[in-house]
Amino acid sequence: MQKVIVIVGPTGVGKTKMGIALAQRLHGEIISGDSMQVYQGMNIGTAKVTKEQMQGVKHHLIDIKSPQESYSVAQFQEETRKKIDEIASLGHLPLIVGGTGLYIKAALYDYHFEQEVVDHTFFEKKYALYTDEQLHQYLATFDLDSAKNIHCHNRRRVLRAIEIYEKTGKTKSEALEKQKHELMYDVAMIGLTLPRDELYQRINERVDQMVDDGLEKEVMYFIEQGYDASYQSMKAIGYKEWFDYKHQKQSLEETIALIKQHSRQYARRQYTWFNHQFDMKWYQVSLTDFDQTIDEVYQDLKLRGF
RNA sequence: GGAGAGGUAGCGAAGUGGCUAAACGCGGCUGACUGUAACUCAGUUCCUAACGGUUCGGUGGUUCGAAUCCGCCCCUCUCCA
Repeated sequence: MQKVIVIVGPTGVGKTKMGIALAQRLHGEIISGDSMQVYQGMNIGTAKVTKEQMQGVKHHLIDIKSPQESYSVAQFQEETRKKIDEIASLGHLPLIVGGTGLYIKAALYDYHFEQEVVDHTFFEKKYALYTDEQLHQYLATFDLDSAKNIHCHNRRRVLRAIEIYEKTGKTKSEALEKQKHELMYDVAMIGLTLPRDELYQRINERVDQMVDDGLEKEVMYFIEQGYDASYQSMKAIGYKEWFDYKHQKQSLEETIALIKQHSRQYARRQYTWFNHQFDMKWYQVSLTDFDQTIDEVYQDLKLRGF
């Protein structure tokens, strides 16, 4: 099986830095496992790697989409697998680095997505008059398992399950049953972590840094171009918070505080996902001596034959 | 100095005699997650493992019973001087 290194962790732990350091030592190339860094022009707010930071290490799946476009797990899965093959065929080692758990899991495991055009808005409109409970009951009539697994208030997921059935004729739970939940690669799953309070402090500082670096200007460009909060890209933390500021519903301080808060909450959710969805090894990051953390991870990888 | 308004859980805010350990929102914590995932959703949140204990600015009353009624005191805000 193809070897793949995967580096995950909450925002702000140092995944990017670790990825580059490992890629340099292992002759690797990096595939970004991030749902927002795919968007062109969204640089500061997504903490996208800069050319200088890359230090010559090749990066993939960054800046591949216009912020007008949508993006999905299925696309990520397809592109990532293709990239893994490409990188491997060059004799290089693929490293997936990012924080979007679902995307990374879908690429690594035997998830299967049908060739279909998804249109969420169509189904939202079609069932707009249904209450959450009615929708959920409707789902239960043909896919009881999914109905049991999805909370009735989680309208988005309920609608998607209905969409799957109405488009493919098969239920969501049937599709899931076909999978074996097996890894498709020889994966080294590396998790970077920090004590909660230290991580939160880093996140807060990083947001301040983003603002100093011109985050407001970056976002205002999009808003002035006519982007509104409904774009998938504009739902990113660090972007969505500026719409209320622009419309004078909140102050600059409030806006910045919100970005910090949302980032912290996101980090929390990331932990939940990684802890429960992946079988991974966590590495405590040393803030004073990151090189030591790099060495620790590197040595482990060596022992595992990477 | 005078006239009002108000002080409720981490914060905001309902409640105006028993059904109230106190609605709701936010935040915090925990969790779910297979085509929007930086999304969406759930649980929990005075102390206690529990029995139970202690709360609604403070204090003293009224009452079988008070966050809710009365007296005094402290503090905050608005207006007038």
